[in-house]
Amino acid sequence: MRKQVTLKDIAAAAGVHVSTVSRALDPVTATTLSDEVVAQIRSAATAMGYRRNRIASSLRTQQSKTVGVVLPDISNWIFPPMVRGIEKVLEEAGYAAFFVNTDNLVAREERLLSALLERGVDGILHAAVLRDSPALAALAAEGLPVLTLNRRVDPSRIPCVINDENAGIQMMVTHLVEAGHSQIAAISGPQALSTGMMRQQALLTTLAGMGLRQPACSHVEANGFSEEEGSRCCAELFDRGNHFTAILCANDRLALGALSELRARGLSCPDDVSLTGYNDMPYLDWIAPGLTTVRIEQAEAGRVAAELMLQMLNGAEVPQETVMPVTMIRRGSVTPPRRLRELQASRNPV
Amino acid sequence: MRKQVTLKDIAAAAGVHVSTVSRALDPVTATTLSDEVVAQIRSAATAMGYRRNRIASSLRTQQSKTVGVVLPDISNWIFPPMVRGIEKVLEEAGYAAFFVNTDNLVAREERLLSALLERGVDGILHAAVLRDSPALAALAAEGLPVLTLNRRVDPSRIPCVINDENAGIQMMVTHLVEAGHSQIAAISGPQALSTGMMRQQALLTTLAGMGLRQPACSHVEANGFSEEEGSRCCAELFDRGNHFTAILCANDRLALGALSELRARGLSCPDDVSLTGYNDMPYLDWIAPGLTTVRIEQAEAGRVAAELMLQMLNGAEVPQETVMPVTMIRRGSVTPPRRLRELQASRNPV
DNA sequence: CTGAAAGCGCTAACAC
DNA sequence: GTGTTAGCGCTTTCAG
Repeated sequence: MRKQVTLKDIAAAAGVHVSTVSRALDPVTATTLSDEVVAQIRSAATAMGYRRNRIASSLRTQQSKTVGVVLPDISNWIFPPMVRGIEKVLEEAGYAAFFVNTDNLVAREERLLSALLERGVDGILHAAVLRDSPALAALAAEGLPVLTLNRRVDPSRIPCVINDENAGIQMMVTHLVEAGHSQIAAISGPQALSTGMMRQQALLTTLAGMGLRQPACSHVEANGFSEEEGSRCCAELFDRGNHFTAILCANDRLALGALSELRARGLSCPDDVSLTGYNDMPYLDWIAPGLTTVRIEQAEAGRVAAELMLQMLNGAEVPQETVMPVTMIRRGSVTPPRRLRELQASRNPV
Repeated sequence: MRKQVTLKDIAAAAGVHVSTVSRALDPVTATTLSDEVVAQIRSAATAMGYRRNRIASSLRTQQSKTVGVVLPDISNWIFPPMVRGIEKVLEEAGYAAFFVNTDNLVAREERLLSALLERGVDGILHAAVLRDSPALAALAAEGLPVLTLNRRVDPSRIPCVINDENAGIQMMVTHLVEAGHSQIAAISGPQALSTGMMRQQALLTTLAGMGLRQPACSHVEANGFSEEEGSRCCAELFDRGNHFTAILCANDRLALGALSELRARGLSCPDDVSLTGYNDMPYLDWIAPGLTTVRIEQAEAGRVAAELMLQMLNGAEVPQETVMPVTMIRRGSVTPPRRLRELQASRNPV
């Protein structure tokens, strides 16, 4: 910070009291002043290059017009569009945002939350929350506006904006089953995250509803939503020696990891194994064979979450849970299983 | 903000004066106090759940321990790793960062800069700067620590961390020429950005140095670094009817756009046209045929820039220009031109 | 070694 | 309609 023009300077220049200047500069209190004075003060202010000191005003009003946005990792591609959605809405409402990345590390998250609170954020938009987050729940209970995005604290009364995990998984499973797969392996996400948990539950429910069941040995739980974990889990599925014709992956990055493991084993997707993802990261359509996946509305979810946050900041009640719709994106990574294709081919010779 | 424990509360509890508490909580001033008092105050503070109010301290000390980071668009993939690099370094030094996206819009940038300054940022790390940025130059001249990243203001005395554009382009051109290309078209970036400008100049210099020259009609300037512009420019190159066997693109997104235009025209990369990119966005190796490109050290550049910013915040001088090294990434998008391949094939029949 | 007092720039009761 | 006054929570001189 450098020396700035203050209200006092303007007051001196305009020959009025600081409080008058303060009033003149705020559109709502300006109405109580005479129009000439307001006009004169405002022109003096712009002429002198006045810039309001929000730190001082924050101290006085006890609100910073700032929100903290907590992410797991901005370099994970579903977040940049979400961040843009959030930023756009907040900025238009006069709020600025601190963005921090937790890397899903509890200790790091605590430090970052603390840094945000010291800086007096008016609310926290949390997209990196673990299902079990007592610290965040405590803040919310104290009355700080808190809203989770993409994930949720479970159970709690913290409002959340999440995606329709049930519908998404159901689409993928149905698509696989309709293609003729009955032996479907799964790489599920970390169960400490609501997304990992909900998708896994949705898988079991959907399979059961279709009269299928997934043998325990055809299911591996990843320790994180990364390509490396996708590869590792895929390898483990093979090493267990169980037979399957498709792998349902809890997100796109796990699917990409699985894809590279398939290649490493000289297998082809979709010829040997079909694969599905989740999230529809950008550029996925460029990758051969094109990953069949579930599209979530990242930017829109960000906008909705930010709007709900604004309502909370204005003291309004917001719905406990907002579920964003998802859509299915069919690409090349799912075909009928090999035996079925051979059967079809023998019936309809080219 | 909600009611918080203040220094006054701790002072009352510990039976000392607020100023003593303030001193006890700051590691450096604590040395002037007796050890017992410090210990007692500190334990009282943690017991009461004290959290320092940085807004109040900012007002008093005139520094917010906050920096503003200005990006063109976080959803452009070279930025997330850079942001992580920046955040990591700043956070370790006790700084928090406001991140904003300008979309390369001057009006938007002005609003955002203003929002940052009102919030009393101690410095600005700018990765979205136009070559001509008088407003930013003015801030720097006033003494605000300003540093540009990836791009630079031209000419100015604002320190910058940029990539070695000359070396990068030279690598790409040399690679194409060595593969046998002599008719090289180019899609250059916006000349209002230092990256666009420097890469274009490097192209001309390199070609001239190799005794080649680029006909004016084989060069199209994109209005932005996007896939759409890449497609449009590629189409324009064809529509002009000039012959070429390779296109050098000023960044990866332009190259991807060109690639899809090639496909739309029933042409193949690299069989019909070789393509090069710049930046090495993540996941580029997943895309067939694999884009040959220049890797820039995104995260490292972010770290370096943040460290320089910290030095500036401490009042130290920093180098006017820091150039990060680049490396060449060879993938499948460059092969010898068709005629040369056919010639080679006829000499060495399989 | 610790206390007293002033003030960062702003806003909001309360006067007149 | 406008001025007066107090104070947000903290740091930092200056006393003692």
